[in-house]
Amino acid sequence: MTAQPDLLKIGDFAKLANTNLRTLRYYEELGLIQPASRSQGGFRYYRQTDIHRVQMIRDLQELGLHLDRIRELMAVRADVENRDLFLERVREALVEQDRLLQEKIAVLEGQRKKVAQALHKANECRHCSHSPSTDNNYCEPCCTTGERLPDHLSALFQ
Amino acid sequence: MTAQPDLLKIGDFAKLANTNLRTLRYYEELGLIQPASRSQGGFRYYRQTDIHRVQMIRDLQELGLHLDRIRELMAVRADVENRDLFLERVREALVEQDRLLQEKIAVLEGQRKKVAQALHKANECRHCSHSPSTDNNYCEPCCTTGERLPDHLSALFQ
DNA sequence: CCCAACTCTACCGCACACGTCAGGGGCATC
DNA sequence: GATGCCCCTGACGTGTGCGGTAGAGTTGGG
Repeated sequence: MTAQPDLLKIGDFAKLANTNLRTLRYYEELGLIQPASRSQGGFRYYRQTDIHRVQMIRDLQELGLHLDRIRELMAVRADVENRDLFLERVREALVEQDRLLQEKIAVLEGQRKKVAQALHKANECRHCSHSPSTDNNYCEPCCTTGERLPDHLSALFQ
Repeated sequence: MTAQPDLLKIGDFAKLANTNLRTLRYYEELGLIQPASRSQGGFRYYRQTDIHRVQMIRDLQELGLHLDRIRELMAVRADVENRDLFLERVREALVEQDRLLQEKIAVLEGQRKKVAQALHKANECRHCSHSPSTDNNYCEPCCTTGERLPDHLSALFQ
C-alpha cells in the first residue's frame, strides 16, 4: 500500500502531536484514539486533525483525570449529538475531579500538619538538656514543656 | 524449640501491634524490623517491646514518609549514640518531607485551578446560544464573552 | 502419636502510564 | 533486489505497600 494523502505514519504524527510511539499505541490500546487506517503491512496512518484529539487527552490529563475517565468522555462526545448532554457529562466529570483533588489535598495537608508538629518538637528537644530514659518515662511528657509528645515522634525516644 | 519467655509468635505480635503477618514480613524484608530470634523450624519470635518500633514505623508513615526513608532513620538511630546527630537526621528528614508535601500539594492545587477554569467555561457554554462550528472557529474565541477557551477545554469543541 | 492451629517461603497480583527491549517485518529509494 | 530507515507485536519492567494464595512444614496440647 502506498502513502495516502494527508495521512501520517506514527512517527511523524507523534512528532507533530508532541508525544511518542509508545504513548500513541497505549492510547489506542485503551480505546482513546484510532488511526484513520492501516496499511496492509499493519502500519498505522493518522489524520493530521487527530493531533487535536491527542492534545485534548493531554489537556484533560493535566487536570489529573485518569485515561479511563477521559475515554468515557471522548466516547460520549462521539456518540452524542446532543451538545448539552455532552457538556453536562463534562461538567459532572469536572465536579467529581474537583472533589477528588480536594480529598487528596486534604490528606497531604494533614500530613504536613503532623510533620510540622514533629518538627516543632524536634526543635525543642534540640535545645533541651533532658535525655529520654527510664527515669523520665522517655521524655513522656516532656520535662521542659510538660506537653505530650506527638504520636509520630514519641516512639523515636524509646 | 519450646516457647521462650516474653517472646511472641508473629500472629500474637501482629495483633498487639495492630498490624498483620504480611506487613511484618514485608517490613523485615525491607530491613525495618527483625524478630528477636527464630525457632529451629523457622518461626519468628518477637519481643513485646518491639511493638513500639512497629508503631514508630506506622507513625512515620502517617507523615507520608516512604518505608525506605524510614529505614534510613531507624538505621541512624541504631548506629548512633549521639542523640543530637539522630535528632538532626530526623529534622532533616522532616524538613525534606515538608518540602515534598508542598510540591505535591502545589501540583494538585494547579490541577484544581485548571478544573475550576474549565468548569467556569462549561457553565457559560451551557447558557450560550452559540454552537461550535467552522463559522465561528469552534467558539474560539467565545462569541459571547470574547474570551479564549481554556486550553484544556478548547479541544472538546473541535 | 496425632491433630488442629499456626507458620514458613515463594510467588503472583494490583494500580497507572508508560519505558524499553527483542525479534521480526514493511516501505520507499537506488 | 538490496539497502536503510521505519514500523509491528508482545512482553517484561518501573514504583509502592502490601493482599492473597499454594503447598509444605512446625508447634504444642491431649
